[in-house]
Amino acid sequence: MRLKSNDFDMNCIEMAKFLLGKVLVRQLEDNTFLRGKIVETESYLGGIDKASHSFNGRTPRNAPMFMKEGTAYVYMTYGMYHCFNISSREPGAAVLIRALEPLEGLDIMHKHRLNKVKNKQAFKSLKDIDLCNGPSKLCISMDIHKDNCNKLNLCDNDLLWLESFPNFNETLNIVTAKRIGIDSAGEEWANKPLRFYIFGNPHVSKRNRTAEKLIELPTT
DNA sequence: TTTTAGATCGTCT
DNA sequence: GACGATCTAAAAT
Repeated sequence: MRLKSNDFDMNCIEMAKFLLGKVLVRQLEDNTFLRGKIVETESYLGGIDKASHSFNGRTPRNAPMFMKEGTAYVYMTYGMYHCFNISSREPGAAVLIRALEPLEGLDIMHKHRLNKVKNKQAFKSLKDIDLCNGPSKLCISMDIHKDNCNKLNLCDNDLLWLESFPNFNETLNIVTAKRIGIDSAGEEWANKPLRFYIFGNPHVSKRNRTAEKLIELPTT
């Protein structure tokens, strides 16, 4: 069941947890579908969050973080990768999608990943588990690029949207942790518990078993 | 197994 | 001009 506009009307932290267990769907030009279940997210708050791209106000790049909730914010990082976020209700806030559990179109995902890499021999042995277990890996697998997905509203286009499982109440054990790769933002904001993932799910990008602690259960 | 180095360019100062 | 919300390949342990 495809998520609608008012399903996204919530704040950034609520949304980061809400998105866990939802299915990201990408329809390609040849009408094939790629699907993956969201298993890891991070909140980037508006206004006060030093680690957020919106911390210094609105710019051309971060504009989608200020657009209607449910808008895709896709940006390039390190000159060669992309990250995919979904804006939430508050201006300047968005949820980074960090990992997916691949569900459909795995062969196409493999192809996308293989195309991007130099040493194709080594990648012949790429495992399914490594297709989408990172924010830029999932963008490569799903063909999410600044040029084709940035600023899309996930409720009114046929390239990228979200679905929930109908008649399926999965009990999710959610873990919180500090966000990844933002230490330069300073201790205070680098250490906030704004990363969320499904406890025990093997597709989470990077685990920290010793620090894993359940914070909420259950959720639908 | 863990650590380090390098790739590469749009964005903002 | 400096720097990444990262990933891979190579090197070190």
